[in-house]
Amino acid sequence: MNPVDYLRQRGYIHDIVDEEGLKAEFEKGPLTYYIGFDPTGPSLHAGHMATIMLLATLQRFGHRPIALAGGGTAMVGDPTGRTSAREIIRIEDLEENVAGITVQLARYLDFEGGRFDGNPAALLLDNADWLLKLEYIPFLRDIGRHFSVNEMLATETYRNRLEEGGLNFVEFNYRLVQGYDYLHLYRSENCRLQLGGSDQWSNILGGVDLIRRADGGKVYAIVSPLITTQTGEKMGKTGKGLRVWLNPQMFPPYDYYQYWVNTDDAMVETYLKRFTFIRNEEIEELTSVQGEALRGAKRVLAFEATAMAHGVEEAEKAESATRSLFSGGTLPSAGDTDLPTTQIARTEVDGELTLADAFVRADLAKGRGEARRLAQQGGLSVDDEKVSDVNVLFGDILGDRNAVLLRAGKKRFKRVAIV
RNA sequence: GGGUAGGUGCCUGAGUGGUUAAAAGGGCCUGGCUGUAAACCAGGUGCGAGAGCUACGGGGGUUCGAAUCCCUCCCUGCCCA
Repeated sequence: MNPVDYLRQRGYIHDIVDEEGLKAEFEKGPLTYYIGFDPTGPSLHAGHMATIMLLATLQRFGHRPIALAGGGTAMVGDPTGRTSAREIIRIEDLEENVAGITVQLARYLDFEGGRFDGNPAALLLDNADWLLKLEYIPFLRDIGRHFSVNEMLATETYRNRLEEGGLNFVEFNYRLVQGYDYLHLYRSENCRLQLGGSDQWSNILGGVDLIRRADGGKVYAIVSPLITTQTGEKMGKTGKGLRVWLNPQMFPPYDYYQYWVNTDDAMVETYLKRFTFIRNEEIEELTSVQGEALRGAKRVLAFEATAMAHGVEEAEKAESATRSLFSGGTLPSAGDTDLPTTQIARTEVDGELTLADAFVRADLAKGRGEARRLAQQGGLSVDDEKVSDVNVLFGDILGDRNAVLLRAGKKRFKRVAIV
């Protein structure tokens, strides 16, 4: 199957430059393609999964991915979809971020080569390596002259920024710099395809045009539909606005599983297609049901997504913890060590530690005030027993137990173990 | 460089000397209904057990009392150059 057809079936294609031409290129043999990553965070997050899947998918078809960390472009700042300028990020932070992201990408991409039947090895590059060396006047002369200010001002991104807010010159240059990346990769790696989210369409076309104008080269581009939640948010954040990080230290695998299992009904099929490698027929079968039965499909989605990000073992743990916590019948057991756990020292329990403190320590309340409020609203329980007063000593509640299950609201749990 | 309008809580945005921990909406949280979904309904939403403390760009001042008045610095939009 031609990769383009597969991507279409899976709903990855929103816009494409010369579909037939690209199909023909894929037939000829390994094609080098790239996607840029914005390394402004310390870890990749669920919002990045869309692009990661694109990279991973095409590599499984035997093509050669370049994951491009935007260490240089991050210093310029992409104005796309923003109404105000980005904060300037420190160079040291950027370097650290790039290093962390590299490790994560290795889970999805094969940097050695050959894992999928003779595929080429993936490449990770950082555009800071060439962008920082650019000289201003030669850049203006060789690259700048290919960009029309009129055209740029007409694009949605810049128009928006001109209308509401402001645009400084650094950001105005973002398109040139990103276009230059593509040109650089075209020249140095014979990279012929760039992918990204649909919000990047005009930026990516800037690169395609630049390559044609500067070198007379013919290159391609695909952007995939931006996935937004039911409420119009971009993916990759929890309701609270917390990032769904891929780093297990920053966002536990159990919570990662929960993030996916809580997918909106309407999005389950889209997610299965875009975020797993499950076969089409199987997806069809999973999503052919209505109502509550759809939860089965969500569990598959959550399992696959978690297994990909954190390994099968972690996915299994998350799944079994979920089962014991949500599947009514059996009472979740505080003895189940697979549950996310907070440890509290015996000596503290013997001291003045209150129940409110325990909830705070377990990260289930921001402060004692919040714990009290939650209790008043009937949202707190200890081993499935509602608590109304949190100003009592934790030790008294505990009795002779050395582990309890604290619960805040219906969905948030923490096992607390006394050590 | 000149002129002008601004900078308020997670966000939008009221408020121009005390009754303002700061209207309203959104978001978020809890409860209800459910299917750990969506929609809907109710309550909550700075910290603190409390006295109280901290908050309206930064700093300084006037006043019994300031987000509100004055000075100064920083930042942003718009117009002119």
